[in-house]
Amino acid sequence: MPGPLDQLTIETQPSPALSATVVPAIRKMITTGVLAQGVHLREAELATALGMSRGPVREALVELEREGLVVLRRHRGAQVITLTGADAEEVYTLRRALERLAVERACGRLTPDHLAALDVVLDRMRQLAPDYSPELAVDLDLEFHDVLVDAAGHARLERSWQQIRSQIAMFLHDRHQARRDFHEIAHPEHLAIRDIVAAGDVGGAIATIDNHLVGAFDRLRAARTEPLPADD
Amino acid sequence: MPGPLDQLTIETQPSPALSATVVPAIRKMITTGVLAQGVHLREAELATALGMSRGPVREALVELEREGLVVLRRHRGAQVITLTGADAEEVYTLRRALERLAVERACGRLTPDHLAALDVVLDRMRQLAPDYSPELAVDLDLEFHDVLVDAAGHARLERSWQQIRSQIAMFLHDRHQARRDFHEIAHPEHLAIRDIVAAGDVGGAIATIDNHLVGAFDRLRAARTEPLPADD
DNA sequence: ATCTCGTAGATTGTTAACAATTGACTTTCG
DNA sequence: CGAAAGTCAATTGTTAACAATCTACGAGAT
Repeated sequence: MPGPLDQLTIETQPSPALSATVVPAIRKMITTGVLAQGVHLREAELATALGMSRGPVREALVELEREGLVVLRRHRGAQVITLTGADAEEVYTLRRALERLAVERACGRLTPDHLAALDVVLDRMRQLAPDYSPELAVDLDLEFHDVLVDAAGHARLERSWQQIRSQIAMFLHDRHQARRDFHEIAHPEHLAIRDIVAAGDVGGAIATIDNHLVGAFDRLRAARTEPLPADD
Repeated sequence: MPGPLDQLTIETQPSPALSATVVPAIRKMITTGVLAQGVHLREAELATALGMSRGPVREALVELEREGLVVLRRHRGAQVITLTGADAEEVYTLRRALERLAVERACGRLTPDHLAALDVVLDRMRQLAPDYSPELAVDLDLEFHDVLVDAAGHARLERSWQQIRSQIAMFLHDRHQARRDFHEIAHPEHLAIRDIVAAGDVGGAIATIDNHLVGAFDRLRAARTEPLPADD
């Protein structure tokens, strides 16, 4: 039963997060381009910079490899991934397969909380200033799809989604830096997805998300400049 | 250019595999039931048993968690996963989404080598003795689908497949131990998949793999006995 | 001058010891 | 006798040193 001490999470941090605290930090640096593609990451260097030992850094790099942000080669260390057009094609075909499943399930399981979360994101999209930062646009875009995946109630789908999510962030970052047409395209399309999922129309929802993702990939390809092969 | 020394891989082992050599070992013990569901795995115990330190064992457990074979809880160590009917539903809905994409792409990319590999597996299925071991049946079944995934030429799809492959093995193990109807059902269905993929009929291939997986899930559910909650 | 081979430096893979946290047992009080 | 708090052993998280491996640079031969 609820008591007066329920809000005392100040002192007892739920779990003094293991050194996977560094994963979000490095991830952000990669997805926002602070760490350029192809850059070589040295364990010792990162460890001293983050004020910890090589052990946790090592585990963090394994996690980042799982997300496809770095490649690990034996005795050669970690390197920030260099994404090509072929990679974009892979990510978006897999993304289509996963999100089709997501909305299919979300149609029958969407709770009021999920719907409210979608509306909050949509509202923040609507209020976005014309000269929005790419980072914010990427965050909002992904947050919307996060809610859809969460609404599917499918732990393994969620994990597969996490596996390409960061790479999608990298592509979107490039795309929104090249063209600021979030209001004209992304917002109305996301709104349409919300409406048809909320209506529970499974077939329509799948078709809508499919169309959204195909279009997203096309715009991506149009905005994309192939990165030069990194020398380090 | 090709030379006479190309086959000298005897001495120069491509890469003295890191201690992820233990991952297959532990994986096999879990999928075949040697390590029962719910069993608690202690790092130090495994390390001494395998003749190495805790470091590599720790990394191996992270990898096994990625495959969904164990659950890792902070300060509580690793535990062999306990698969329920809900888990089977998750695995098979995700599997459908992934394999639909796999055959869709495989239809246009199937090389003679892939086709030959499929035929080898199918032939071994055909020659399977009536009292085959569940382990062998599971291996053949998965190997067939491995080829399909490989033929798709999609690295990220491959990774997502690896993520549920071992769990599928656990389900199949139970199923083939309960009923030995590989010849009546699995072999002809796999043969049908091979034929329609080889014919390049995308729509038909998707429908066939879909039907195969829905049926597989139904048979799984019929054969499955819910495991009792493990006390350790 | 170019190619090959050997050496050196740097970097990762592995090990073993130390610190922090958890869960269970014992003890104590109502 | 039951419940709550304190203590302790077991286990994981982290650190730092050691060993194995790879890349790069430079000397020597062709």
